[in-house]
Amino acid sequence: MSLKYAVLAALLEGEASGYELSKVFDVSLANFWAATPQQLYRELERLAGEGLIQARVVRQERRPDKRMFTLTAAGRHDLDTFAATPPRRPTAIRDELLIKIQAMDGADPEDTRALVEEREAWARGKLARYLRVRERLLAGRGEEEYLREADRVGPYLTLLAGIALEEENLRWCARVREVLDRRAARGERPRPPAQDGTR
Amino acid sequence: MSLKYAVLAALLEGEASGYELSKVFDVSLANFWAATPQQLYRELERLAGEGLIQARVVRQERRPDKRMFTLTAAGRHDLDTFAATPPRRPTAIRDELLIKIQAMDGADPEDTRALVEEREAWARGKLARYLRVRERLLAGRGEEEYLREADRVGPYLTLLAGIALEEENLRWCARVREVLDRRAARGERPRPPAQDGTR
DNA sequence: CGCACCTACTCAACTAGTTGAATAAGGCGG
DNA sequence: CCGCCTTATTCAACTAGTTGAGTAGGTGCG
Repeated sequence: MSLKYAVLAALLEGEASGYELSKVFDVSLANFWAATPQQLYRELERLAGEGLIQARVVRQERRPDKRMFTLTAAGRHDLDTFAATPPRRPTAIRDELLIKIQAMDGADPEDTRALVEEREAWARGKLARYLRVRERLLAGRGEEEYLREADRVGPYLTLLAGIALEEENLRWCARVREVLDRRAARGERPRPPAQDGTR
Repeated sequence: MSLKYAVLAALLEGEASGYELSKVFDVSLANFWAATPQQLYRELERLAGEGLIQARVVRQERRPDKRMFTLTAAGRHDLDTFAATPPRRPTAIRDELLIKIQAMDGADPEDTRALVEEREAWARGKLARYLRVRERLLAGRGEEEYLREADRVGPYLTLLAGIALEEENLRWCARVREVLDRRAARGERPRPPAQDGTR
């Protein structure tokens, strides 16, 4: 049900093809609503059927044809109504890593550490991408200036949420590594190392 | 697939009924893996079939009977293996509010503000619950002491992630309200208020 | 020159998640 | 004492999300 509005909201940025949307849902939108390409193509079909978006086929020379989609007035109106009403379901997070951390005390700490480092690298990458998107949005203006004057601030505010999330993620990963280190130091020498030269 | 391990991980805390798990999944686990009671009952059935958990019926006097579930050795082993292998799918977040914020520029700012305040109240409630759970876990010990000495630190680390998430959420909500205020102040007087006393 | 990757989709089959209601007994408030 | 809440679960029907393969031409790399 909400994928529908995620798609409509994505089309606020302008005309896009299914393929382009699948890229957008991979970078910025994935931040708060994940969707696979299949889901998007299906949803676009549905929305076009409902008259909330309009399709036009663009013939291309050395590429397959593509269908570009635009919001209709009906679609924009539906989206505006959606934007003004309270969410009917709470935020859902599905994070496998946290299940693994919850159960980590039965696993090899070295394995756990590797998982955390992987997540850390991933978060760093995402954060870097978000920061680049932000620079592009600001286009040299200061944040306060932008927030006062820009036509649309929604996308910037969701971007801030994404940035904060990934920064928090990195801090948390660092903390977990610290704990892992400290416990490794404790556990790896059941007897303290010899101080008297006998070995 | 991962609900399976979320359930097994929840059973690390000890024997529980489906009903009890549905409560747990509402408070702490919901933080990183949401599940409805229906999903849990179905999953418990499946896991019992696979021999990863064991059921025992507890007859009760003034309540319906319940089935209490415990991890089997096979279940614990399966979970340990899971905990040591990298996640196969990335974290997915589904947050309707962020779609609404993304599209907020077409809606009444007063409506948007109400949504943000609702989220803020919810985050405050969740944070308070997390902090109480944390006090119970620490049981008077300091954090460092706990992290060095406790048998299991996984649940504490996921709790920290939840706490950080909700704190971040609150900061973000405050920021959004600020922006809303500033733009309302700008937009609500297309002409500046009279300074000359004529009114 | 062959292989992998990119654009741009579609189809089919499957698995996971959601919703609503039903059952059944006791407790609690007005 | 009526109706709603809580405990504790099951059933059935539905919607949403995932996976894998297929099509088809083009680009880039060694």
